[in-house]
Amino acid sequence: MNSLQTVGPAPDDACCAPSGQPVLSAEDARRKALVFKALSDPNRLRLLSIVKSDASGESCVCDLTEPLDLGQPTVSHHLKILVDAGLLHREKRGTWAYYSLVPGAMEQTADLLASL
Amino acid sequence: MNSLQTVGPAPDDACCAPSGQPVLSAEDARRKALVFKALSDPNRLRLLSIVKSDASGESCVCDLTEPLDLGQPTVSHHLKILVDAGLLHREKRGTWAYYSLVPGAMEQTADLLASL
DNA sequence: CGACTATATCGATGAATGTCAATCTGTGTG
DNA sequence: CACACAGATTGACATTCATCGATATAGTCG
Repeated sequence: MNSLQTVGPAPDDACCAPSGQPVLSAEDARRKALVFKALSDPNRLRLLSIVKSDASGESCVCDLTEPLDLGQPTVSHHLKILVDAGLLHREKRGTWAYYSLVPGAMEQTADLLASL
Repeated sequence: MNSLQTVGPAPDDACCAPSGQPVLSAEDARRKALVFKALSDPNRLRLLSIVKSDASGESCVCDLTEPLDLGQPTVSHHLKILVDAGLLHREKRGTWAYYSLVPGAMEQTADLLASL
């Protein structure tokens, strides 16, 4: 049920200990690194860019496979990583799966840098 | 002499083509991914955190090895990656090497997300 | 000058990752 | 119901990466 959602909810301690700790704890570091790891692949950055720039705000896998010149399973794999990182939202309608940016996810990720 | 500086200068085309392209070009994606790749390791995030939180604004390798529980060569390796990404500045004084945050690098990295 | 210290570099190794081909699942259509 | 199609999953493979031990380099002190 619950995905990892490393960007979104931030279970219990992320809202109250932004700069109190002398340094980033190993646990916080591990969690934040997961988000940046999702962003550390050129093709995943391009996927986000395509989804973001789409007029309708969402894209199906078939629209994403061609411009990246990657196989369908590879694109599906990258999309899963972005969804698990809390950056993309997946909605299946009929035969197609539509992906859209999670509102605020980019801003929250940017805030991660400031709260190091 | 010239390091990669993926965050800082942005050679020639990064200042003029932020959102003109329909999607992120493969070259831009590759360059931006390098910065996020530098941030995708928990230990490197902790290194940045320690350097940032230090009162003097800079830390030597000997101060960074202990809290991370990593070997000295490993810490040196991570620091090199952060320097190459344009996030840290290295200054050698005597026997010691002092690392400090590159001013504005974090903000510029955060802007990378907005300009996807 | 020789010993010591701090840091960087090199080589090796095990783990993680990106990619693809093949297959499976579910949805619509004849 | 059989077929076609979109997308996800699996397994394999090559590459990259994080880590360590050993070594090299360079600055300091006796």
